Amino acid sequence: MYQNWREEDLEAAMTSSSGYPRDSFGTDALWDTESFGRTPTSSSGTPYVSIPVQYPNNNGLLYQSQNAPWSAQTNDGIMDKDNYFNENLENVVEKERCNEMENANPVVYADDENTNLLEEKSLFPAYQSTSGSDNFWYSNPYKAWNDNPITLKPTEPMGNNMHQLETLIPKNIDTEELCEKLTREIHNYNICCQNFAKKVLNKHPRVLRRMLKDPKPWNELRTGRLNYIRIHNWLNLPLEKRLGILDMELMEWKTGTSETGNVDPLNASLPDYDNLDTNQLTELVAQEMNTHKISRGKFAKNRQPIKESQDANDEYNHQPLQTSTNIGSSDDLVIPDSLFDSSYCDTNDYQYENQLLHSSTIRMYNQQRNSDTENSNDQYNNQPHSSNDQPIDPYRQRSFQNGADFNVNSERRQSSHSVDSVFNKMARRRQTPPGRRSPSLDDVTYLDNSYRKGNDDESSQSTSSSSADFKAFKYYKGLLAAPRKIIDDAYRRSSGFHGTQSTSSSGSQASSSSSDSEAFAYYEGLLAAPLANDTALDTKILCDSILQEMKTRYISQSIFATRVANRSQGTLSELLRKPKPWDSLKSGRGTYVRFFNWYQLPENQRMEIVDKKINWPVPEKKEVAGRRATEAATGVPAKKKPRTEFHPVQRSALQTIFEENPKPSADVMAHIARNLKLDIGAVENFFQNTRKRTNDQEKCKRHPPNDYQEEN
DNA sequence: TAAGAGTCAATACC
DNA sequence: GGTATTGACTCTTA
Repeated sequence: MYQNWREEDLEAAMTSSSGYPRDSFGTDALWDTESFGRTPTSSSGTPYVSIPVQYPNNNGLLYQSQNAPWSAQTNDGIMDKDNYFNENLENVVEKERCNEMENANPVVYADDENTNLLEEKSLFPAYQSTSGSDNFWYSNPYKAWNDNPITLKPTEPMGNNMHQLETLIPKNIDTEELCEKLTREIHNYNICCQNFAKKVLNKHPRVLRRMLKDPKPWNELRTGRLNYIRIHNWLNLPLEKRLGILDMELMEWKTGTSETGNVDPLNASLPDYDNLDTNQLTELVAQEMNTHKISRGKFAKNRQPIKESQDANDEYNHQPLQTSTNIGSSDDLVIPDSLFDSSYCDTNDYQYENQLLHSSTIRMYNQQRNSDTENSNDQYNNQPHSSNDQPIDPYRQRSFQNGADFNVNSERRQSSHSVDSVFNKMARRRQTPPGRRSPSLDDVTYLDNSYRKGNDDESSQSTSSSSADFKAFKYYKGLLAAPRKIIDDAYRRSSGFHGTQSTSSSGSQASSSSSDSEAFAYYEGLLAAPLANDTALDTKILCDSILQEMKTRYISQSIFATRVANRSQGTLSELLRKPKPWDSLKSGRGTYVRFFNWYQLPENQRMEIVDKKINWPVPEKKEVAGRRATEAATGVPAKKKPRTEFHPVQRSALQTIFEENPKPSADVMAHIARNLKLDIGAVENFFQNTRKRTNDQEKCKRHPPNDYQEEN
């Protein structure tokens, strides 16, 4: 519906007595450079300017477009000069005049570089005030665009794990404390320095050793902050993510045997499911395999159920923020393995590394964190930690594809006791009556807080990964090892959800149950959790990662918008594709925090939130106070104004005017509305929206570089 | 009070 | 059917 636009109006608007296509206000003046700077009351005799738009000066250099009438938008696009003259003028004199105009005014647009150039050449600023308060350039807020040249650095390729560690940008880091913390972590958990340097920093181990030995104060760092940021973010990630980045896994999950012999949850009895509906179960398993692209061969040949179960989900659980075609793999890292051959290190490096690492040793978990595993029978739980003991090692190098790393199997077997405790504990949890906390929202909240805020508690720092992390990780891994329906029911019972009806996968629920409501509240709590102070998100990387994840997992914008973002699909589209830098966001940060929180969740939770088959309760819409008030006052539902659809000519005219004056006065807008036969409100909206969107576009380009220059 | 920021939601587009 | 665009609207801020 074109508002008040008739064919005859269009015709009149497009034709003028002077031969130029008429501007959209029914005048010729817009095209007449000689009228620049004159007001409608000018008595100079030159063509009357019906729209009091003023121009900076007569050099016309900045805004070539208004000097070239053939550049006007037509229904078919932009008209070129020859066509213009052929179709409309056939006027040699005018053609000559226009050619002169063009030659005199080379195509130079108002970008930063060229503005400087222009200023030098013309000896006065292109947006210099001429005279009078009605010169909009005098107060043009958009001139700031020209005042602050923007140099955009090319974005770092995003195909590796590093970006997961660069999404959060802390304002300040105590580098000394950070390095101490990392040293403890490396030492206690026997992390391979080379591996860490490669996977977390993408650097030679020498760089890491230098940092750990002699950390530079944050404020003195100019080019090396990124390394500290990566370490900081890595330390604050949940254990699961840390493992994924290092391409390591909890040793317990790989162990095939144990002294107690009950480490296989797939073979463990499930008391609550003595009478399993095998048909339904088979259907569910098939569905799950299909959803997660688990091959039948892999599923059938599962001789190491836990390992396979985990592997099947590795692509989710260990995925980097930015994914390449090889999702979750670290093989796409920039530095080839050959560069990290130990022979590459000099002797001193090697010795120093040996002080930090005991790389060939797999140690047993006997630290205090195990005291909360509720297994008082675990003979290893409370053993003192001496240099000869083997502390628990949640970080164990995952087997490489080339088959290396298999010479430690015997040591793995020794380490299996904590596995027993894990599964014993889990088995007990499955039998825990509702209301028993295992693990509850508190656990996960604590987990969240733990990795968001960092752990200031010294005792916890010694191991970095909090007991909540560890428990949660074990729990989630346990969930991944069992069929979905069983998981869901067990999960809901154990975590305090009172409903008994599974909501997932069956797809048969037409309406949301009370357990859905509780689950929804649970997830809402996770998604809405605020970030710690002094942390910033790299919204660009985050959004790219989310988009990649959505594409990979076939998550539609609609479902993501409703479930995760709590926004409309259109808003989500714009937020993801045109993210504004963190610093320029105000109340809009919350939506990005939700993205981040979702991305940080374990895969099964992440996917459950966006599972179409689950009928989550629809979140309450934001109340529209104004309309509500109107409705209350009048008793009649307030009607939203029908959407105006501008005719191309109207839009073209509005855009042209906007380029000249993004912020016209109310009088000018009324004038424009009259001439374009538009509603004044529509014109106001146009300028408001266009200003905002132009501004947003500029902000979008100004993402601060997150790729601090590398040290080496 | 005007402008900015954030958003909804209709609709164009693919 | 999913995504992008954009006019209209509300709330916040200066």
